[in-house]
Amino acid sequence: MSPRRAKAVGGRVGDDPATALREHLIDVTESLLAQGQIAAIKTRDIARAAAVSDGVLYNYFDDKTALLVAALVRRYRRLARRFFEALPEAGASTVEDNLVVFANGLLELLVEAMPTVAGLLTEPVLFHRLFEEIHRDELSPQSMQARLGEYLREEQRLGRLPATDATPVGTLLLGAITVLALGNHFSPQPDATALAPQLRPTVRIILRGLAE
Amino acid sequence: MSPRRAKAVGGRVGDDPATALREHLIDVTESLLAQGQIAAIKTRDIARAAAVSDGVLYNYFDDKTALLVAALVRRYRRLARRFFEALPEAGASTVEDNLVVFANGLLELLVEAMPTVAGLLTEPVLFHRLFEEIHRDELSPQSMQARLGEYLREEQRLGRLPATDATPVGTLLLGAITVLALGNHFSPQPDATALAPQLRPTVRIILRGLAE
Amino acid sequence: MSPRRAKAVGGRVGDDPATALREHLIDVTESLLAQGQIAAIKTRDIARAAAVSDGVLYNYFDDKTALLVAALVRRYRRLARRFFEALPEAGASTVEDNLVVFANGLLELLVEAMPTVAGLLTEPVLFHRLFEEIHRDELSPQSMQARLGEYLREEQRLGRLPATDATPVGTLLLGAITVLALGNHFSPQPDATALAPQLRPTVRIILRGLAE
Amino acid sequence: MSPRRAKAVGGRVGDDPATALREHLIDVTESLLAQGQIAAIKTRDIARAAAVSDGVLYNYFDDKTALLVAALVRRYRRLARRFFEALPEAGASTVEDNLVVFANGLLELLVEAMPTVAGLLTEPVLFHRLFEEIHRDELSPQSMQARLGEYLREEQRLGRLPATDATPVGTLLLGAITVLALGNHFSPQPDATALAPQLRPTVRIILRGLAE
DNA sequence: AATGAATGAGTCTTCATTCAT
DNA sequence: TATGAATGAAGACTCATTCAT
Repeated sequence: MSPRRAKAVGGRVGDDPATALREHLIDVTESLLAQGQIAAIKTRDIARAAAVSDGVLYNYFDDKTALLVAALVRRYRRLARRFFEALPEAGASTVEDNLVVFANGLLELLVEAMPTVAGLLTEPVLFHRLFEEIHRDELSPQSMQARLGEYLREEQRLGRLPATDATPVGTLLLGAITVLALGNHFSPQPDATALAPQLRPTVRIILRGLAE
Repeated sequence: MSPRRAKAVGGRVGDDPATALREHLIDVTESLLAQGQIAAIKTRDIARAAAVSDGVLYNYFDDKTALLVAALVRRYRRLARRFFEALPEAGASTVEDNLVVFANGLLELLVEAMPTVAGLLTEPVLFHRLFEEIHRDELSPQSMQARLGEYLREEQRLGRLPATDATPVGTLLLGAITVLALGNHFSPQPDATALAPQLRPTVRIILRGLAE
Repeated sequence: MSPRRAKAVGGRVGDDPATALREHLIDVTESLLAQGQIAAIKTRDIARAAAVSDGVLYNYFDDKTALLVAALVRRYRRLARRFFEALPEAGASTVEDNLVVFANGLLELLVEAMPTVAGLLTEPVLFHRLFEEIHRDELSPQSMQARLGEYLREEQRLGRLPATDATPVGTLLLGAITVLALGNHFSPQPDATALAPQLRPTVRIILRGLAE
Repeated sequence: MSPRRAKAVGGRVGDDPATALREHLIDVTESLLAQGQIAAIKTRDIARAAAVSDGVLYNYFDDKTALLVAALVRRYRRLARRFFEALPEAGASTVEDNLVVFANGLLELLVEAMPTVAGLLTEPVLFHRLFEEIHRDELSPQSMQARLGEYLREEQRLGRLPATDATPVGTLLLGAITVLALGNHFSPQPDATALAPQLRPTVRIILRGLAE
C-alpha cells in the first residue's frame, strides 16, 4: 500500500508520508529562503538540502516557482501569526507601552522578513503570486494596519488618545520601523537587538504629535 | 596604423578617446539601469545600446559587475546632487515649509532610485561594492541625515524649534517617505504625483511631536 | 490474504485475472495508439487511461516498448482481419467490381493505419519488432499481396482476365491507394470519404493496361 | 577585424567565415538527417559532429528546430534539383523510355528522401515548417507533378499519346514508385539497385491502360 | 501482485567571458 | 584597441524505470 518513502523524511507519526515530503520540501526551501538570495536558489540546492533526488520537486509542484511561492507564503504566515498573537489590547497598560509592543512586533517581523522581501523585489512573477496568496488571507499586511487602526480608535473611545485623525500614525510608525530594519539589514554588522531601544522615543514623538 | 576608435563614440574635442568610450559605456548602462530589472541587463544589451562590440567592455572594466557598479555610482551621484542642491536654509521661510521641501526632495530621490535599489537588493556583491563607493563620498546617505541634523540644530539655535532631542526626526521623516515610495512602487498603478500632498500632514505631526 | 486485484479490471468469468489485466493494458494502449503520435504516449498516460498504477506495466511487459509492440500487433491484426473478411471471390460479379472492392478494403486499412504507421517510422526498434511479429503471421501484408495474386490467377484461369504477367497490378494498385491515403493524411483537411470514388478509374486503367 | 574562427571550419577561399559556419552546421545536420532518426538528433550531437561548441548553434539559429528545418530544406532542394535536371523532353526518344527516365528520377529522389521523410512524420511542427518553405518553392512536389502533366500534354499534341485523360498517370506512377521505395526502405536488406528494373513493366501497363 | 513515489540521467537553452584577427 | 564569434558551464525540467511497502 505504501510507496517508497524518501530517505530524508523521517516519518512523523500519524502523518501522511506523501504530504510529509511535500511539507519537507517547503520546509527546506523556507530555510534556504531565510538565508537570503532567492534568485540564487537552484532546484538542485533544494533537492540536496532535502536529501532527495532532483526530480521530486516536480511530483509535488508544477514548477520551481510554485514551490518557492509555497515556501514564501508559509514563511510569511509564520511571521505574521507570531505578530498577531503578541498584539496589545486597548485599555490595558498605557498607550505608549502598547504602541511600543506593537512596534516591537512589527520590527521583529520586518527584520526577519527583510532578506526574503529584498530578494523578492527582483522577481515580479514571484512577488505577484505571493501578493495574491497573501491578500486573500486574514494575516495580510492590510489586516495589520487595520488592526492598528482599530486599536487606536478604541483608545480614542476610551479617552486615552485625542480624537484627532490618527491615520498618519500607521505610516509614521511603519516607516520608522522600516528604516530601522533596512538600516540594520544593510549595515556591515547587523545587530537587530540594538534596534528595539530606539522605538520608545519614536513612539513618544508620534503620540505627542497627535496630541493637539 | 593608428588604433581603431569605437564607431559609436564621437570624440569630444580634447578628450582621451579611450576615456570617452569608458564614459559612454557607463552612460548607456546607467540608462538601462533606470529602466529597472538590473538582473535582466545582459552584457550584450549594453554593447548593443552603446553601438559597440560585445568585447570592449572588458577593455575598460574587470567584468560586468565593475561596469554596473560604476553606472550605479554615477546614477546615485546624479540623484543625490540634485537633492543637495534643493536643500532649504535655516531661518528662511517656516520650519514646516522647509521640512516639506526637504521631504519632497527625498521623496523624488527615492521614487527615482526605487527600481534600481530594488534590483540591487538581490545582488549583494553589487550592493556592497556600491555601498563602499558611496560611503566614502560627500554625497552619502549619511551626509543627508547629517545635513538634516545640522539644519534642525540651526533652527533650534534660531529658536524656531524646541530644544528637544531631534534625532528621531530623521528616522520618522525618512521612514514615512520610504513607506510612501515603496507603496507607490508596488502599487498596481504607480503614480508618484499623488504622494507629495501626503507629506505636509506628516511633517506637521512630527513637528508637533517635537514641540514640548 | 488473497493477492490484490487491480481496481480497473472487472474479472471476466473464467479468465485468469492476471491475463485480464495484461489484455486490458494492451487494449488501452491500442486506443491511445489510434489517437496518433506514438512518441507522445507516456507510460503514465497508459496507466491513467487504464485506471491502474504506474508500475503494473512492468509486471506484464519487459518495458514500455514491449507493451507498445503488443498493442501495435493487435491493432494491425484487427485491421487486417477486417480486410481479409471482405475479400471478393473470383468468378463472381465482374473483375472490375471485385478489384474496386479489394482496393476499397485496402484503402480503409491504410487510412486507419496511417497515423500509427507514420508514428512508427521514427521508431526503428518498435518498427522492426512489429515487423517480425507480423511477418510470421497469416495476416501479413505479404499474404495480402499473395491473396490478390491468387485472385488474379484464378480469374485468368476463368478466362475473365488476359494471361499476361499480372505481377505489377499489386504494385500499381497498392501504390495508387498509398498515394491517396498519404495525400489525405497530410492534407490540411483530411476527408477519407472523398477517396473511394477515385478508385474505379484507376482500376480501369490498370485492367485495360493488362488487356492486350 | 576578423573574430575567432571555429576550429572546424576550414575557410573556403572567398567565403564569409560567419556564413561558412552557419553552412557548416547545416551541412553537418543534413548528414545526420540522412542517417535517419530525426528525433534522435541532439543539439550536442550536432555540435560534436561539427567539431564545435554546444552553444554555437544559437548564434546562427533561433533554436534547434530552425536549424533542422534549414537542413531539411537544403536536403530537399538538393534532391529536387537533381530530379529536375534529369527530366526528359517531349518528342525525343520514345514515350515509354521517357517515362521510365522520369520514374527513375523520382525513385532515386524517394529512396534518398525516405529516411528523412519518415522521420518527419512524427514531428508535425517540423513537418509543417518544412512544408511551408518548400511550397513557395519552384522545386515543390507540385511542380514535379505539374511537370509530368506538361510533358504528357505535349506528347498528346505530338500524337505520341492518346488524347484520353492522363490525370491518373501521375497517381499510378508516383504510387508504384512510392511502394517500391517504401518496400525497399523497410526490407531487412535494402537494395535500391534492384528497384529500377521493375519500372519499365509498370510504365508499360500504365501506357497501355491509357491507350484506348 | 499492485501501488505510486522516488530516482536521476538526459535535453535544450542562456550568457558572461575569451581571444584570434 | 576594437571586433564579434566561439566557448562551455550551468540550470530547469521530463519521464522510463525501480522498489519498499
